[in-house]
Amino acid sequence: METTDNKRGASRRRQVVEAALRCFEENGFHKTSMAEISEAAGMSVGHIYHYFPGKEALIAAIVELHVDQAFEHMNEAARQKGTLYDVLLVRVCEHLDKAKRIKDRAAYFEVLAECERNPKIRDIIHKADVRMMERQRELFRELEPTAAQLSDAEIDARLETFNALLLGLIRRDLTDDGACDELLRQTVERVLLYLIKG
Amino acid sequence: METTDNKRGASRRRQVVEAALRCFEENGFHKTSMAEISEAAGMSVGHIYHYFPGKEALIAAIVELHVDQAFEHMNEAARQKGTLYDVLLVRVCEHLDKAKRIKDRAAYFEVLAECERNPKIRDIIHKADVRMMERQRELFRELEPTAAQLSDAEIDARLETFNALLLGLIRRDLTDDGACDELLRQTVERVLLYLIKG
Amino acid sequence: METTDNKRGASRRRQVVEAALRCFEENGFHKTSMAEISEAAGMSVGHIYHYFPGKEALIAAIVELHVDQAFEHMNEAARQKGTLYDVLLVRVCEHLDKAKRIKDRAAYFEVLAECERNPKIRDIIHKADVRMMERQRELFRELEPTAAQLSDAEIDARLETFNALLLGLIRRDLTDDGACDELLRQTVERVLLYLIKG
Amino acid sequence: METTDNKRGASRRRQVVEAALRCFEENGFHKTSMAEISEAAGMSVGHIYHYFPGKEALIAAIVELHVDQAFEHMNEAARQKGTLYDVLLVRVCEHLDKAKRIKDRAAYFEVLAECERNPKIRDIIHKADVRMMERQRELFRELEPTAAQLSDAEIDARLETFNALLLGLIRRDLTDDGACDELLRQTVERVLLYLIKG
DNA sequence: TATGAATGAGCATTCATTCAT
DNA sequence: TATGAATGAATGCTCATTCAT
Repeated sequence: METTDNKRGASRRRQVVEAALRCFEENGFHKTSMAEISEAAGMSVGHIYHYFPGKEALIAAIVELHVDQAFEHMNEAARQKGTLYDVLLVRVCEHLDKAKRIKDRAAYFEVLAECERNPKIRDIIHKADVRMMERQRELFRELEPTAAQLSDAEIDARLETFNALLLGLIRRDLTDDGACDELLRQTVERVLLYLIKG
Repeated sequence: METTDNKRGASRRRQVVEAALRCFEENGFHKTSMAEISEAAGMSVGHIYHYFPGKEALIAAIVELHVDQAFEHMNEAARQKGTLYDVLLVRVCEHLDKAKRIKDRAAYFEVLAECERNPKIRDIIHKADVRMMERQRELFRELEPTAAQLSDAEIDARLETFNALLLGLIRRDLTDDGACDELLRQTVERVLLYLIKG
Repeated sequence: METTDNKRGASRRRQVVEAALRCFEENGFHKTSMAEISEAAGMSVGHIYHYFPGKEALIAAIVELHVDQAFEHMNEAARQKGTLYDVLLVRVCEHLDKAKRIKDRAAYFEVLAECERNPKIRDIIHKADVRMMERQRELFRELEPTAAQLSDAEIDARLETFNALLLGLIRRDLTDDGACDELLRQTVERVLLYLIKG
Repeated sequence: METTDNKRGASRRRQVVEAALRCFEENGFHKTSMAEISEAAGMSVGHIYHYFPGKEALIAAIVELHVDQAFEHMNEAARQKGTLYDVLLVRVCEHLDKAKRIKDRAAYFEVLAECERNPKIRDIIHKADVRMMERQRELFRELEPTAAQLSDAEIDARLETFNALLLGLIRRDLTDDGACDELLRQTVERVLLYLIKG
């Protein structure tokens, strides 16, 4: 009974989160009403409040979805057991791809904007940042032979620089020019190599 | 007298823009009402509409203020007639400073989020991007001796990488740890040098 | 229970329409605010929007109420199985009565004014006109023996003339003079007879 | 001096009234703002208030324009020294023409709607009605030989019927069908003759 | 668990009118 | 005579949230 209920509950929750995700991507947090989400989820407005205390909680759930995915993707890349460069390159590619989809860009910056105003979102993002940085540091030490000579602080500085670059790539002014794109990718890869090898 | 009137009008407009800026920084675009702006500007709600066709125009005015400032700051740095490194370093410092002020961070990402949903804002940002990139390319060729061997595309790729890094620095997870800050700054500076000199 | 809900919904809708009708009659479309209607309906402003997409829809609903009533009244008269003259005379009496009540006159002309500017209202009125004319033509052929010798176009011209006269009677300058009223009524009746019999 | 000023003033007043007329015809009373009128008149908003105490006064001025024109047109027709039928037929033609121009129809019904709510407008219309009826009665007695046997009340009843028919013709459902139009015109003319000759 | 009716504060915007110049 | 800056109440409409069923 309880198990069934929990399962059903979890599925219903997911249903709502996914509907919210779709709506938010389409129109942004602020222009999406609970009514729209309820329609997209095929669930009454009131019932959404059974699962989530409010709109903000929906935003939080989606932000967590995002950061969990990012973490998971990196871990997956790490599981392939390549070099550190290989692992981080996956993230570069992901970001360059995201930069091409307007919905992804919009969602990204909306989350960051929200994060600055909304303590709950900030908290989620902050924790995700810490977790991500720790995992990246681990990977640095595990996978990069030259890491032995580096302090944690030194590694962190390099990773922070890398992560900053990643984020910034999202908002690149998009050109359809493939050559230009390719050149940018090469430059970023060289910087990545430079950051890893010093 | 036309001059007087123009002056008065311009001053009133500035009054509104500045009030809006303060409100937006405090609470963000979406949570700032025209009533709040009118109060902050010491002007009736209706009269704001005498100078601006709507809230969106206020956002646009402020975004233009921001991008103009960024451009101007870079030009100022260029006027000091140092190396390209010196000029671009100024921007790094500015961004690392901005990263420390929550209002600046928030404003930054709110603008970027708005830019993805709102064509008018997108247009402003896009034009500013083009202008900025062109000026940076000029400076690269003017100030950097090694530029002679580089194609425009190559220079653009490096500058785009630099600009991406800059933007990403804004959202760095802030630590009060000065040492950490210093290390990051050094790392970024080394990347900057690497991007300039290849 | 669907039936219950539908009933409740329909009843709430009626409640709003009736409140709107009262307000509009009292002050006209343009000087009636949604807040007033909401108060008159004993329902929150927001909830009115649950049932009607906007103020215009309220106007439309009321216009439809009016035209349906007019059609129904004529049909009722027709059911009494008198002559065509009897049936149309009922409409004359109704209009002369309406002409005496300021609210009815005002509502009448407000609808017609709205109809010229507002395509949705125009559409309703136009459809009602067509329906009414067709029904009148039917009745003409059914009830009036001399109709056999007349073309549809001829009948339509007479009915249009009759309907124009009807409408015009609404705005007669009202005198309390019963004699005058009686004389007018007789004159109109003679014209009606002339229109029917040629 | 004074004459000049008066002339100038009258011309300015006319300028405003004409601008208002254009705006009202285009968008109706309620959707025309003083700002629009001021622009159309090439005069500042504030200055309009120098000549007219408010928007309502502009409406009144325009209503007076309309009723004066109608009266003048009828007098003009009377000056041609034809039969009563000829004189009144001119009005029929005018109304059938008006019925074809949406702006005229709209203006007509807007005035009538306003008339029911607004005592000042009502007063203007009422006085115009009285004046018109008296003039028509005069013409009836002057031009129609058979009038001698009729009481004033009888004549009034016929004229009122005629005027009602006229008004009603304005809102006829417009068809582009010329034949239909022609048939209607004939029917109305027959009714007119019937009303004159009894 | 599920519905959707109901609330009412909040919002951007409009506009007739006033008034200092 | 002429301007247009300035007001601020009013309007139609939205929406997160609650609650009776």
